[in-house]
Amino acid sequence: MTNTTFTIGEMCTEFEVTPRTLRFYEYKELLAPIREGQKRLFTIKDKARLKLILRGKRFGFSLAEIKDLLDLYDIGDGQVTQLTETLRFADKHLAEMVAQRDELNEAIADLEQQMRHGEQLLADRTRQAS
Amino acid sequence: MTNTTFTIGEMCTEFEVTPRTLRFYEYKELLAPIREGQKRLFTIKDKARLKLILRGKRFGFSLAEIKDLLDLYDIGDGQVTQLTETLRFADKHLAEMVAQRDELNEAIADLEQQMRHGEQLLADRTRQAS
DNA sequence: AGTAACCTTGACGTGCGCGTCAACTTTTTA
DNA sequence: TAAAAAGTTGACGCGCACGTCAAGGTTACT
Repeated sequence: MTNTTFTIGEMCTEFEVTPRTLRFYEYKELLAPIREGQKRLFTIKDKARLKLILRGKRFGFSLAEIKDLLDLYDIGDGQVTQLTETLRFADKHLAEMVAQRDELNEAIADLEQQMRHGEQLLADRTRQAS
Repeated sequence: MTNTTFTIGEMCTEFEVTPRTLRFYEYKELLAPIREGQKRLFTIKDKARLKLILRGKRFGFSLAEIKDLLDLYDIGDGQVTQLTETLRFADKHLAEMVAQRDELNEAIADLEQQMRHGEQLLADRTRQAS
């Protein structure tokens, strides 16, 4: 039978985080692993959530923001009103991400241009030094 | 004659930061405003640098990383070896930014899909409630 | 000349995101 | 069965990026 739960150590090696980090995320209510006695058992859902957490971090979001966002991927059991509210929030967040991507594209273009300028300078100097 | 230098207050209102922040950036050597007696005078170059700093922050870079990056936009006075090294660093950083953009695009696609799912659920429930 | 507005340098405080012990229980391996 | 490995809960520590006073100096009006 295929492994359906994972220990904290397995999670740590897979995602390259420390146990402290996972316990901290649980304390902050971003993760909620099952308890078997004292031990934490992480499911495939926890993996998905952790993946989203780490991704959010790379984008510069705070854990508090990420906590809110995680609900967006857990739709299905709320009331209609709740669901509508969630979708509204998701849409707002989506707009932010699109804006960030656009700004990132600008930054990339800027840096590329700057590099072309640098390369030109380098070419000039190399020619002059010959 | 058009204003060529700016006070700390002018900078703060324009970029929506506090004086403390600007002094902190100077202490960390990300900015280097001119001194007229005790007072700081910021030039148009400082504005450009600050713009880059704030942009870097939005992308989740640390001030230390940003400090290194700022040099990329100040090319022109180094040795050939220095310039080559700078370009190498710029290229590495450019790759990171491209990677981040690609991942951001993935995240956007994921969230959009999730939202479509949510909207489908909402439609079903609304239909059922009628 | 007075007083408000704006500037300065310390220096301590704060929230976030964990790191790093200590002390202990449980599980696995030799 | 003894020892090593892996897990647990505190609790204090730390680096980052500033916030927030305090105490005082300059400049700008009135």
